[in-house]
Amino acid sequence: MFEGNVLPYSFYIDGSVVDIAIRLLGKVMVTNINNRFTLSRIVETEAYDGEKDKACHAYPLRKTMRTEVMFKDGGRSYVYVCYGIHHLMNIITNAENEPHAVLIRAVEPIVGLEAMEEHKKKAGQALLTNGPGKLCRALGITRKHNDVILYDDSSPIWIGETKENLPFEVVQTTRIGVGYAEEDAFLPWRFFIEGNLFVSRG
DNA sequence: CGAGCGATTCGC
DNA sequence: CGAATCGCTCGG
Repeated sequence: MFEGNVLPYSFYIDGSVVDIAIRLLGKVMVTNINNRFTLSRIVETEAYDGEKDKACHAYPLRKTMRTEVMFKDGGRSYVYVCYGIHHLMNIITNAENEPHAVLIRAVEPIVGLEAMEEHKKKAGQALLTNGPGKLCRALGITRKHNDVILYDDSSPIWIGETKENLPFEVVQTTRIGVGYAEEDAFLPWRFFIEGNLFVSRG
């Protein structure tokens, strides 16, 4: 289907959640949902740290029904509903009982744009995936896809890397929509590919 | 139980 | 700039 391979379990375990958020840029997300195949490039991420980051749902190591998946070991999805309307997709990182996550804020469609439009029920061209809620809608990701294993290419969602890796510069800024996090709202934990047209407006 | 609040998006 | 809209958390 495409030249590339699934990222191994260790990709999600080694290094800090901030490191992994940066390394996820340029990787590809593959979905096979509702019999629709999509392939897209991750172009924008944010890191969340449940131990020391007030913006994280699991801060301070707060384990609830919703955050339970974050306490499992890395390489899984964490999907939750925001504002009662939008689904947001995260990638859990690091070891068990280290509730860290990377929010996928934007992707660049490569394969399956028609499927994305069908999922979204609205032909919006290039603006289908330039936001965390919009990309979940476009790919068909919902709460049902919480705790999906991402290092298995038979999963409905998995992450891989392609052979040809185009070079890019990483831009680092503060995160979007976390004003409630007091001083942690200023942590520079948002990353995106410089100049990419699919980055969210933020 | 129920009040309060969003890791957003879209339209006016 | 404000509404939409409901799952989740926490307090009573």
